[in-house]
Amino acid sequence: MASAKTAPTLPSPASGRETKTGGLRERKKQKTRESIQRTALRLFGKHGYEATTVEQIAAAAEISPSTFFNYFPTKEDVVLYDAYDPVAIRMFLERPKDEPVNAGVRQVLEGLAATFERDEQMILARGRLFLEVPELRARIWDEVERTQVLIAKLLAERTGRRPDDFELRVTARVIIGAVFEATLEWMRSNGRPGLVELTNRALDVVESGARLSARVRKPRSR
Amino acid sequence: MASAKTAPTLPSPASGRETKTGGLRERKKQKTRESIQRTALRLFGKHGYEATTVEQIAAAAEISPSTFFNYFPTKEDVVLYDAYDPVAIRMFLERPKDEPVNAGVRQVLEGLAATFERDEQMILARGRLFLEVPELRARIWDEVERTQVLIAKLLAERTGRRPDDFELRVTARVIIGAVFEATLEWMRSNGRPGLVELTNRALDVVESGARLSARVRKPRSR
DNA sequence: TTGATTTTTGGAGTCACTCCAAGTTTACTA
DNA sequence: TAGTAAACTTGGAGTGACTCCAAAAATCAA
Repeated sequence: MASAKTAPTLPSPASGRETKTGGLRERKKQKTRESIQRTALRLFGKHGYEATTVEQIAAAAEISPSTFFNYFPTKEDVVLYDAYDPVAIRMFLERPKDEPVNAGVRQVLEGLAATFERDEQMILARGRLFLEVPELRARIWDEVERTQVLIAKLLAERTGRRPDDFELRVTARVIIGAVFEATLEWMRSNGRPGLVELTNRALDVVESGARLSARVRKPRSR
Repeated sequence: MASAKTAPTLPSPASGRETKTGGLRERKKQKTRESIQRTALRLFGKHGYEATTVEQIAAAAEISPSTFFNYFPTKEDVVLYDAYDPVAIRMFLERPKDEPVNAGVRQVLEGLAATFERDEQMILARGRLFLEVPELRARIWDEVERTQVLIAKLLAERTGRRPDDFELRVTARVIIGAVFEATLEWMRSNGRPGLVELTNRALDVVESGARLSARVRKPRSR
């Protein structure tokens, strides 16, 4: 997940001088950004999100408050910023054109989970922050919305419908809904049933027309 | 839709003296609240949400800024507050226990649309505000979440599963997803295809397992 | 009327965030 | 290698939402 108003966040190739991806400036900025985020997350973990002021973060990261806002448009964005975001998007767009979208989603999640692994704990911790802090929770909306647009685009490609077709949008919404609920469950249960398994189960529900059968004792632990 | 932290918003029967629903005090409070909301919405419509300060609203409503915050915990809540909310919830909970949840949703929406009618324009206007102002859009999340819990409760009753059953929650999420997308479309297209029709079409998609068929020319206008 | 209970209000303060001008650093060019 | 333009950092002076609190005003019950 990344910010909504990311204007100053990403390298802007539209500037005067050509912005080299590997340029000293860019690398330094990236390092600064990550340093700020690390510092902030550390403080949030220690004192709580609300209790930590931007001023404190800036001080701990050894920059001025002004600079903080140069890197992140809002305090929320420090948490929102996610390096995995572009990775997931790329994976998703690169799926074979003749593969059903649902299947694609399953594959991407699988690939993503593998990539995660190392950072799993950090990701779960961040996730918990999201669920706990109302201010952050609110931001999820726009994130989900963005993912829906992505899925809608793929669906449009594969069905030949227009991306703003109502039935298509509903389909996209239903799919992210399922994926999202899986992610939620994953975070709530602290990563115990793997993200891949949960996503697959969620998509199974969708594909069965959300016709929930009665009286199935919940498999308590496995 | 109503506020998340509605503490001071609803009559609190847990107070010292018994809170009579028809008491002068209560009626007066209700009137004040509605007056504030009307004033605020008028100003938002005229000058925009961001450009309107709480101070201005208070002045126009002839109360002090302090009092504003007595009635609405945040500026956002003035928009969020919705008198129809409890109505919809009651309708939903009073559906026959042997009716499938999806069918119930269709019925409720039908009933609700009839109730709306008179205020349709006002509701659409408020809806547009929601879609336009990021701050408000963010709040939708918690609203949807609440509705999901409601649906999950009904599903649990009807299937005998536990309300925190994963498959059940996914089902609930998928259903509100569809309903929500219908509402969205309704607002975007300014109420033209009726809310009932859109909801029905959305639920059809869900029940068909979100298996979108290819190449259907979108019925442009009808 | 009196006393208890609410409600309203003003004031002082915190914090996120904006705007801007001045100073500093970096990267390219001559 | 010096010079310069662009990019970056910083401080300062706001603005506006929101909190806390104590005093004043309105309401109600007896």
